[in-house]
Amino acid sequence: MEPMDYNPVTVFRALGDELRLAALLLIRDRQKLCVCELTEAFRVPQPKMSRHLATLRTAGLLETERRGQWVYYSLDSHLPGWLDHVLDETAHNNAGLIENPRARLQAMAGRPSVQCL
Amino acid sequence: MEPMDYNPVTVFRALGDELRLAALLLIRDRQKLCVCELTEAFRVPQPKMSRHLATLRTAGLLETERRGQWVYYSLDSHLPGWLDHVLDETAHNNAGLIENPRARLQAMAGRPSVQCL
DNA sequence: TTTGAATATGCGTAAAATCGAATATATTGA
DNA sequence: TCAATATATTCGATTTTACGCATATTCAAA
Repeated sequence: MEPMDYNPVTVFRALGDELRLAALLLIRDRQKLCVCELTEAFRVPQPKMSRHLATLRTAGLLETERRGQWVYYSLDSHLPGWLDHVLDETAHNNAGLIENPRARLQAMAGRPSVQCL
Repeated sequence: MEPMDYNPVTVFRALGDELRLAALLLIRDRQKLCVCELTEAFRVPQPKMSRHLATLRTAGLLETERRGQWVYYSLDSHLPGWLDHVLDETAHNNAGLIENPRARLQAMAGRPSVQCL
């Protein structure tokens, strides 16, 4: 949307937090997730999740799409290639970060994604 | 030296600072640099440079080698492949970060590297 | 138009990172 | 052994981040 500069410092600072990094990787793995799914997957208070997602979005890593009452987060579609590669490498070599949250997501009942997408 | 875990969060947090990221990329570009060269290249107080280098070393990104009164910093020789790729991508797409420091380094008189290496 | 669910934000506080200045440590050479 | 240079560390103050909690906002369904 707005002109994004992908300042590497801003990007790395955004990745330098366990919840933010894991959330980003889980979203990358699942393509699209709404806040309530992430809140449950990571067992954190909703405001906390929202705030960290905002940080990732502001850094240019995530974009959002509103569907009814839900807001879906996905990887920004204009990510420069080098950042895409960085996330690839990071994801492939740190799969453990999202193992548990991923399992909780699978086990989650009444997921909006299942119905809407 | 010590068993290093290369926790991606620790690594990204270390990269999430302009001086640290630029210093790391300059060291990567020049192979080996001592603290006084970096201090001059970035025009920062020596204690500040030392502290930031310590952060990078603690994160497992840099290793040190003492030569006489100088301490040389270089990329850690045991960097896992994925991190190597991450630094590659970052370096190639953010060359601007080290342009000026690199020029100042070239212009620096009496560099210990020139004599010792 | 009221209710409830999903999401975002404001605010005060706590924790963490950073800094400058001073000082400690290590090494060299006189 | 003493002086000088290079590097690391301590300390207190300041700034930045992150948090919990309350609340605002948005949308859907009744």
